[in-house]
Amino acid sequence: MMQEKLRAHIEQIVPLTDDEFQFISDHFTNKKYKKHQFLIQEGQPVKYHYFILSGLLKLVYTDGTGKQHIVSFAMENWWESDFYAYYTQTEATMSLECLEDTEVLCLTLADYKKLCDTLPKMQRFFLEKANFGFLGAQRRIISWLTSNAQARYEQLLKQYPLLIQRVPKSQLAAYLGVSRETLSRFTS
Amino acid sequence: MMQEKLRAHIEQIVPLTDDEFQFISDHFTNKKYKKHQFLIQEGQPVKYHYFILSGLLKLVYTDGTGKQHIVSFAMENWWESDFYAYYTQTEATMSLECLEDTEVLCLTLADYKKLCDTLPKMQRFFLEKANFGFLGAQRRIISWLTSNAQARYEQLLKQYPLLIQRVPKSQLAAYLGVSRETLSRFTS
DNA sequence: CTCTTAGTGTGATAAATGTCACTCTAAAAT
DNA sequence: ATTTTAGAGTGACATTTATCACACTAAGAG
Repeated sequence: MMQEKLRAHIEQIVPLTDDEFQFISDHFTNKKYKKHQFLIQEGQPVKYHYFILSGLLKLVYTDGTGKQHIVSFAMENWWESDFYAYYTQTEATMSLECLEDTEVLCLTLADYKKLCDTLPKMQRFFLEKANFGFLGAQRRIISWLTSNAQARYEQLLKQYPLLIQRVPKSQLAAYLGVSRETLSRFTS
Repeated sequence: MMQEKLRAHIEQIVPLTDDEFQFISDHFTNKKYKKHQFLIQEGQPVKYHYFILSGLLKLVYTDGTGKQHIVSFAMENWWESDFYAYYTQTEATMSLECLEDTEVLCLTLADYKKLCDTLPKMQRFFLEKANFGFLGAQRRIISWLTSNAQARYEQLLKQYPLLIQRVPKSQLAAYLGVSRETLSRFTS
């Protein structure tokens, strides 16, 4: 059963009884997408926070000149969304697109709140996720403050060696904030 | 009473009874620091998460060459710490230093956990803080991906006009990841 | 098989930013 | 009153990175 992946994921942080997990999993819906499909499109409402069962996504911000910047990648056992638009129920400013065929579990904001209010364990789980999400973002900011493009690339290779093999270098460049030509000239 | 500032801050997110607030405030201790003093020093354990009653702090990461990078500023009604070191009870990799005389309320990790476990309202409060903390960091990443140094400076001026007046430009440069000379040449 | 497309590499040049050296001003210290 | 120090501005030059143009390869579509 696909939902077991979610259970194992949550139980890395808080233990659950069978009843509790049944209650939790009743709030998720399952969806499948093909490579190049969009889960979220800029300008549209953001219905779900996504837990990724398999596959690979990119969260993209498109600037005024049409250039695409990758805010984050997301793969198995990661959560992803345009979280600001989701949390405030406003229109998406980013898009979420498949780099591979992807299967997800979907959670609406109403159900997110319901889970938090009903099960303190789930609120604890989401607090832990939010704290580590913040720390990951802070780590990326520090990488930017302290390192040039090549060093940031090397740090990325070291931190996510598996991810790198699944993502075209041009996309890594859009994540690192460097042109694909410059990235291509790094010997590493 | 100084603690009233904390109460008003928490009640922006969750309402509290007098008893609840009394219980909460019993877990904080009050401290005062002078300009140039350190609340956290690199290599030392991180005892507290700080709620700032008044004053101004900078969170600084010092790289291998001794160059100082400002990870964040923090002023009244903000929370600050070397959160990774605090949360994992490891040694600080950053330092937290006063840019002005500063008064804070201090919360140990044990008490943070106790508050979360005892009062779901407080867990809810910290979840909200963590989510918005993450979104703030993500916003800064997007600013970096999409904008050059001058545009990032202008965005900072627009987003935190009050902060800018209290911080020397050389420190803003260290926050923006640009040399003070380059920042000085921007006409804005 | 041929054609198209995505991904990549690379040279030439332009633009942005860093570094070093020096100056100036105003506030703080003595 | 003077000396010191922090903060800021600027010129000259070096370095990093972006941009544009083009070539090459491999995988997928017809």
